[in-house]
This record gives sequence, C-alpha cells and structure tokens, in this order.
Amino acid sequence: MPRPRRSDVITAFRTSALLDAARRVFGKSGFEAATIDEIAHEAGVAKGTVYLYYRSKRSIYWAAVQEGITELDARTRERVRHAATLHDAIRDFILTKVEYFDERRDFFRIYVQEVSGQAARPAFGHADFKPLYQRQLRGLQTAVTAAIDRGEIRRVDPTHAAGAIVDLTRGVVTRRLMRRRRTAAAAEVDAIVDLIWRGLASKGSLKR
Amino acid sequence: MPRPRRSDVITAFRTSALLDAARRVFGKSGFEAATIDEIAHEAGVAKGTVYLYYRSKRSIYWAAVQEGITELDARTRERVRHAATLHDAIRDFILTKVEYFDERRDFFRIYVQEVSGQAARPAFGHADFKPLYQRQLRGLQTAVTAAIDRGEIRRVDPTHAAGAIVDLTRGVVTRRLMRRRRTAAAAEVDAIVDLIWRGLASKGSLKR
Amino acid sequence: MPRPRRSDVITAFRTSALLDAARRVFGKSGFEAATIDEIAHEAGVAKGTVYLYYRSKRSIYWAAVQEGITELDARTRERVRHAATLHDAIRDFILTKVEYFDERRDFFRIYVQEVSGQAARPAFGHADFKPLYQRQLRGLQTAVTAAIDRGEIRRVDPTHAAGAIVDLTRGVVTRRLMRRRRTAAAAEVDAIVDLIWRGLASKGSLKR
Amino acid sequence: MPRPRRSDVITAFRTSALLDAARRVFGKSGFEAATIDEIAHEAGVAKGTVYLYYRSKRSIYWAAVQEGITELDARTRERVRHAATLHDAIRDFILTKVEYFDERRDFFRIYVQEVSGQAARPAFGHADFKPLYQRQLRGLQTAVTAAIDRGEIRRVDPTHAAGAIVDLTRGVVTRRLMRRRRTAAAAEVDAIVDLIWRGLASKGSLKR
DNA sequence: CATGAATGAGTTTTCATTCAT
DNA sequence: AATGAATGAAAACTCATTCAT
Repeated sequence: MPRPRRSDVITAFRTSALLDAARRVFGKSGFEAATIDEIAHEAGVAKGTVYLYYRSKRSIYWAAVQEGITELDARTRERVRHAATLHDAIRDFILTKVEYFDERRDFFRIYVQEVSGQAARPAFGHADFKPLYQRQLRGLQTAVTAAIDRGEIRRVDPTHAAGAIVDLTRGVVTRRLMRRRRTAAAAEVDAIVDLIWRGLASKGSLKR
Repeated sequence: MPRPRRSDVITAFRTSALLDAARRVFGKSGFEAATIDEIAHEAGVAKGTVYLYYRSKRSIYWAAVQEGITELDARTRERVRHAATLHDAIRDFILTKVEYFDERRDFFRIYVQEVSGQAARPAFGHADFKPLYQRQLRGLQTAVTAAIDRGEIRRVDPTHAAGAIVDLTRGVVTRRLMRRRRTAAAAEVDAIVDLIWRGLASKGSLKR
Repeated sequence: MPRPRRSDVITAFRTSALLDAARRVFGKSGFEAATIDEIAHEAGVAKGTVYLYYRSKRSIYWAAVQEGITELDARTRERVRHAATLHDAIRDFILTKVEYFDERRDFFRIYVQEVSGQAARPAFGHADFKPLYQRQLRGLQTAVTAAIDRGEIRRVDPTHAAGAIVDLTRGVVTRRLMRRRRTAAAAEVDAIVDLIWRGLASKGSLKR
Repeated sequence: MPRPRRSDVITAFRTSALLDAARRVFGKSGFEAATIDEIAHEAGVAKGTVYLYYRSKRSIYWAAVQEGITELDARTRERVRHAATLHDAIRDFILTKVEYFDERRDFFRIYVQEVSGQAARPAFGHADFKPLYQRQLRGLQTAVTAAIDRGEIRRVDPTHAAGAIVDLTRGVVTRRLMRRRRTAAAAEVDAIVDLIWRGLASKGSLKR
C-alpha cells in the first residue's frame, strides 16, 4: 500500500474540516441564511479555499447532507441487522437515531429540513436524498411484513406502520433536542417503543 | 357599537389580502427565497404598500404564520371540544389537521419549518409561536390524563402520549401531501387512530 | 396625444443617461474591464438603479452598441440616399462616418471591437449586430453594381470594392482619432475618395 | 562561444512553450477572459511556473503580442526587401500578412485588438507596440515616396497611401478569416493590389 | 393612503498572485 | 526550478427598505 500522497492528505483534512464547518453553519442558519464566508471562517480557511474543494454553496451543502445521512443510515443498518425480533429492531432503530442526533444536534435541523422539504416541494431537493430516505422506509416495511408472517404482530398495513415508526422517532428526537438538559435516552425510547409495540401487537378489538 | 370607520375596513381588507398572498408565496418559496415584490404583486398592491401594514419581511412572515396557526388551533379546539371520549378526541384532532392542510397545502411547509425550527434552534423563532404550539400539547395532555382517570386508557405518560399523537398526525399529513392524488381522509386517519388507540388502551403486558 | 406619463419620462431620462455613461465607460475600458459601478457613478445613480433598466452588464452593453450603430446607420443612409453618383455616394459614406466618430470618439472603440470581433470569433457577438453591418456592405455592393451598369466605373468585383471602401473608411477614422489634434475632415476624406475613385474608375491596363 | 548553460536552455524552452500557449489562449478568449491557469495547463506547467518567467498576466500578454508582431515584421521586411518595384512590394506586403495570419489565426484577434486599441486609447497599450507598428507605416511611406521620385506612380500623399495599403490589407485578412473555407490567397490578393495600384498609378484627372 | 423609483449593503463566485514545500 | 494550495480583492447581481410624489 503506497503512502498517501501529500495532496490527498490535505484534501482529506480540508474536506473534513469544511464539512464539519458546513454542518455547523447550515445547521445553525439554514441553507439560505448561511454564508460561505462564515463556513470558511469556521473551518479556519479563506473564502476562496472553499471553492477549491466544492464547486458552489449548494454543492457543499449537499456534501454535508450526504455525509450525515449516509453515516446515519450505515449506523442504523448495522445496529438493526443484529435484532432478533421486530420489537428489538424498532428499539434499535429509534435508539440509533436518538444517539446520533444527540451527538450531532446541528445536523438535525438540516435533516428535518430535507425530509420535510420532500413533502412540501417534491420536485426540489437532491436526487440522491430521496432514495436513501425511502430505503429506510422500505427496510422497516419489510421487517414489519416479516413480523406479521411470523405472527409476531397482528395484521397491519406495513406502510402505515413503517411511517408511524419513523414519525414517532422524529418526534422523540425533536423533543429531546428542545429540552435544555439531556435526559436518559433509554427510558424515553422505551416508553415510545412500548406505545408502538402495543399499537402493533395487541390482538382482538378494543372497547372504545 | 359604532359603524366601523372606512379606514378600518380598508386596513382589514389589505391585511387579509396581504396575509393570503404571504402564505402562498412563503409556502411556495420559503422565507429567504420569497420576495416582498412577489407578495405585493400577488396581493395586488405596490411594494411600498406592504410596508404600510407590516414593518418588515420578518413581520409579515410571522403574521402569516400566526394567522394560520391561530386558525388551525381554533378549528381544532372547536371540534375536539365536542368529543365525548378520548378516542373521538384523537380522531377529531387528526381529522381537523388533515382537512386543514388539505385546504391550505402552502401553509404546511411554513408550519413544518417553524415546528422543526423550534427543535433545532430553540432560541430563535417568534416568541408567540411556542406558546400556541405548547397549548395544543397541553390540551392533549389534559385529555389523556382525564382519560386515564376515567379508566378509558391504561396509565401512560401523558406527555409522551400527547407527543406521539402530534407526531403521528404530522406524519399522516406529510404523507398525504407527498402523494400526487388525494386519497380519502377518513380511512387513512382511522388506520392511524387505531394504531394509537391500541398503543394507549391495550392493558396488561404483551409478549415481545 | 396624451401627456406622457411620469414614469415614461423618468424611464426615457434614465435610459438615455445610462446609455451615455455606458458608451463612455465601455469605450474607455472595453467590455470586460468596465464595471457596472463605474457606469452607475458616471450616470449619477446607484448601482442597483442600473439593474432597474437593464437586466445585465451584457444587456446594457448591447443596448449601447445597438443605439450607436442604429444611429450611424440611419445617418449614413439618409445622407447617401441623396447622392447622384457613386463618387458622391462614397464621399458621403466616408464623411458621415468621419463626422460621427469625431463626435463620439468613445463609441469608436466599441464599434471597432465588435466589427473585428465578428472576424475573429464569428460565433460570438450579438445576433442583431451582424445583419446591420452586412446591410451596409450590401448597400455599397448594390451601388457599385449600378455604377458598373451605368458605365460610371470599370467592371470590378462589387464585394471586393465594397469591402475596400469600408476598410479605407475605418482607416481614415482610426488615424484621425490617433492624432491629438483634429484636422479638417474634408481634405482628408477627399484624398481617400480620390484614391478609391481612381482604383475603381481607371480603365485599361496600367504599366507596372 | 561557450556552450549555452543548461538553465538557459530550459528558460528558452519554457519561454517558447508559454508564449505559444499564451497566444492560443489569449487569441481564443481575449485578454480578460483568459486565465493563467489555462495558459499554464496549455503549456504543460503548473500555475506558479508561469510567474517564474513572467511577472504578471499583462506581461505575458505583451510578450506574446511582441513576439507575434516582431515575427510578422521580420517576415514582411525580408520579403519586401527583394521587391524590385512598388507594385511588387505592395503585393509582397499583403501576401506576407495573409499567409502569416492564415497560419496563426489565433494571433489575428490579438493583433486587431491592439491595433484598434491604439486608435481609441492612445495613452494605453504597451510602449513597444506603437513604434513597431509605425515603423511598418514608415517603411511603406518611404517606398511610396521613392516610387513617386522614380515616376512609377503619380504624386500622392505618401502617408495616406501607406495608410490605405495597411487598411486594405487588414480588410483582406479579416474577410478571409470570416469565411469558413480558405480560398486561394493569390487571386484575392491580386484583386486588391490591382485596386490599389490603379488608385496610385492612374495619371490625369478622371471624369466623376 | 398608495406608489414605485432609488438605494446600497450583502452574497456568491472567480482568479491573479504569493509562498511554503 | 517547479509546484499547487491558499488567499482575498473585486465584480455582478439581488432585494429589503425608504421616501418623494
């Protein structure tokens, strides 16, 4: 394995610093209000340097979004893969996200922005974002369907169920971030998982 | 009660036209990309006129947000007030929102933006927004607590339960708006209500 | 005839001032080196105002070019129209240009730039420029052909002849503008016309 | 004569490659739009290297102009020197230019730019350019004067005559380059020379 | 009250030039 | 000698806001 070239090292270093800075700044101000100047300053370089590594404001934004989502996706898949039951899978799914966004608060705003952007302006947004997001949904749907087949849960619409899991997850994360003090993740997540689980697993008809 | 003065009528007329225009334009483009010029044009007045009624771009934005949320809040409270059981209350809560945003798609983007903005940048945002949002949450919490006391549902954390209802509601609305064709609201809402209801009402411990 | 509206008056006034300023600045610095700021300053307005009347730097440039060329073309056609013979037509053609550029020195550089730009980068340049320029050439060709038919001059290639007239005209103007002191136009023009005329009219073969 | 030092060879090599690249790039894009980066790339060196050989963008530009003009001047003088008559001298003068610019189309744009720049902004431009250009003119003037003294042509103003030759030459070259297909140089040049020659040589007064 | 012309601060992006390696 | 990463000045263009009419 050849020693990495000097220029590669520099590129990796700058790219990483810029992406970090971008995440912070875009997370704080949103895409439009953020300025390249601020990102550059935050990354400790001059404005022009940003353009040596990214072609435009949009492009550094997408790189930051991409990186965050890919990382989150990878972590989630890795963790969920080991779950034996749907119940565990849901728990792991939510926990991964909670922990990830506890670490990277600034990225959450970007994330939410993009996700809800999909809803409000389906035409806009980056082409690569939607697939990644939808893959998550489909993963959950598959898991739900399998659980139904195993008799682990009652017969529910997998699309709705997957949607519900995603929605409740976003809700927990949102409320955690709104609170000033960080509370223990596990207890909070357990409460939500319990709710979902009863929703999915309880058999028979309930009195209303 | 004196007859309203001419100037008051004009003010009311302009205000309403401007707010409508603002909602459409901000909804379409987002805060930054929207221009006062476009709002003025959409409202059928000249640019300067906007500034006779609102001090700044931010201020007309907040007025539009305010109006939308207040209206939504009023509708929700009115409808939920007549519900006899928590189950009905939840159903009416969700239905009101679904119907409201079906009517005012453009407002949804603004709404979501602000709600998630609260999460990511608690310091920012308009002072008046948070209370309104939180009043909704508290209303739901109260209803949940009452239902627990009545034995209608099992003993759950009212805060979590209220949060879950809000989250799932947002989820339904989001997914509805992402679809090109409008589907029947009732069926979709019923599926979600069923899920929540089992989550809240199912007694005993479930096998996992 | 209705009294012109206020806004029309303003537009006419600004347009004219901006075009004047543009001609001066572009003439002094060339297209690239000129700045909108300088044009605005020269016209006595702020930078933004320029953009109320012209969409872009290119567009104000072309407007200035257009105006100058159209004016020059109109003057030329008007004057040449009254010429009884080709000899007079040539004389009037050259005189018009000499006088025009004596008046508007700054425009000459722009003019020459565009004309020679046609040669060096045929693909570039404004679509409207070429036709105007070519119409001139064709006008001269027609006049030459007619003169041949009348027996006024010998049988020459009208394209070459027209080209030669244009080239010599540009030459006179160029040399006039290079001199610090203005010399009498008539004498200079007469010398050139005499040269062309002998070139066109002399019959038979000359000893070499 | 000592063997040239290694460094001198390198310098000569680099200088030549850079000048070639500069001519191509400036010719294609014009001074402002050309970038040092592109020139460096075209010359097969890194950007910084350009600055080892030229102090600035302007300076490499002038060096390229200089080289082209000097070369053209040398070729012209060499060829014209052997002409026995003014008629042949004019023919050779024009032919040299036509052939030179047929070879180096990219240089023509630069050349024309500079020549016409002289006219419009006498103060600007490189100090060395004017003398070279004027020496050409003076050479022609001298030849014309000699021809008058020999009785080869009639008594004309040598300045005007020289100017006319230069102008017509530029015209031929321009029109050649505007055409997509290259036509035979000799026929075209002969037509122009014939025109000039009659202009200069025809004795007596012509009917107008 | 209403208008819309005018302003100029602020933003993205480019690129000549420098300089550590 | 050569490199190419880094800089930051400069320029086009936008748009919230003001104010004379």
